Amino acid sequence: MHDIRALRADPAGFDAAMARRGLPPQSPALLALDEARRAAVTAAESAQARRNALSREIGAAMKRGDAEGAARLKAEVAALAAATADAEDVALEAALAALPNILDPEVPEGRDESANVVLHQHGTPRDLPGAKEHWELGEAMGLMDFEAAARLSGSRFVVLKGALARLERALGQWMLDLHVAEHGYEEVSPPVLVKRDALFGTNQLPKFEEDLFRTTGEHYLIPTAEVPLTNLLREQIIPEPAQPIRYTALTPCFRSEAGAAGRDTRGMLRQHQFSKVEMVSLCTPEQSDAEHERMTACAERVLTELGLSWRRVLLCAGDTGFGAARTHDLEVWLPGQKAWREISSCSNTRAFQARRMKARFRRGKENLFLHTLNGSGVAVGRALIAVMETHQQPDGSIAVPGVLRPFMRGQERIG
RNA sequence: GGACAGGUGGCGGAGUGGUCGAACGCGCCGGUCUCGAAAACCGGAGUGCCGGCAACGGCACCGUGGGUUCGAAUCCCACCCUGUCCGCCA
Repeated sequence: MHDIRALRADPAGFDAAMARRGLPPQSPALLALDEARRAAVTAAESAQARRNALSREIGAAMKRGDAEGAARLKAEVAALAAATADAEDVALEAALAALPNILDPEVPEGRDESANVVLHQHGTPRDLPGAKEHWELGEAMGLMDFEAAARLSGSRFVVLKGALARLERALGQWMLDLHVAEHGYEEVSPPVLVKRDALFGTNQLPKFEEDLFRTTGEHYLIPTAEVPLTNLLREQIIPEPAQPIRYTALTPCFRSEAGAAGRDTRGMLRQHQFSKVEMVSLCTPEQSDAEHERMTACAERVLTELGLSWRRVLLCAGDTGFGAARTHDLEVWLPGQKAWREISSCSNTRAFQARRMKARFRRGKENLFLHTLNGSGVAVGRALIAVMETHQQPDGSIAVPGVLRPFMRGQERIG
């Protein structure tokens, strides 16, 4: 959500920012809506002021028993036309809420992922001769069952069993512990069903409704814990935080994958349900850039400690999500698939979401919008894939990374 | 799910149609007093929007949304939420 005052102050700058998103100039239409709205507000308020004044006079007249005067005043009020600015308010709000965030100056130009920039890399993309993909390994062990899942739930679901089920659990537990014990995040166990307002706050709604699962009632299943965690401070005014407020949660995530027909249909790379450890920070504008770097580093540490090869990618203008000013994707190398695949995405949305959800902090006499950041720390399902493919042995078994063994009762090998 | 009770400012709690944005108490901020503090006393203090360079003026907000009325925190309707009891249940 954009600040109409900022737009008023610099329409050309705003249009330039939207041009980077591939959009035509927006300010003429927005300024016209704003002008219409303000004119309507001014008219409605002065009419109301007149009405209020007359009503007070009626009260005074009746108090002194002047029924005639009161009647005359009532007639005067009745002649006033009703006026509101509701329609104009809604129109401007909707127009402002439909536009993507302004990009950070460092975000490279470009239409799609081919213009993304690799910032740095850890490890090498190993070419393991005869390496198998995760689903081959999992099915061979009898611990990863897509057919059973299809019978239960349809496509894009998986059933994990035995040591693989435990490995998934170990990954989630270990990541969560790491962020809580060593990265300063507060653990949260949030609802996974939320209302529309929360989804508007983190900008899944109204634009991306088709990506969500909806209940028969008024709830939606969260597509990421970013939604409940970020909305924890919605409609709040907190004292200025000295340090960023950091939340983390391990939750299932639900995505309809409506636009992904035919993509990644094999294996568990793209599922309707997956679990993910999410990190969310809320902080002052001055803190947010450093916090973005720090958050990304927290996710990178997860990958490094799992012994994975990864790289950090700065998304280009065309690939950066609607709500983000700047996004770092982390990609892991999958030796079986022989490809880099996204496993984490860390975004600074600056005040874009905070303005939508009215999350503020007090500085002196002013109430300012917080900055909000979110990042996967990391996607558990994809981490499972990466661990399987990276640590697969010639005999088809998988070596359990050392950091996970305490969560596996010491088990060193699966399969 | 059923029956009652209730949702008012940071908190507690008045207010049942006419200067009520809201008494009072607590807490909070500033000041006086004090070597300093406490106490006492004085003063201040909600959010958003519109107009204005500003001073300041105006509009809205008493769970949410409608309605009645010249006028609603107060009356009516619907919904949401909380508490208590009953039922059911991990």
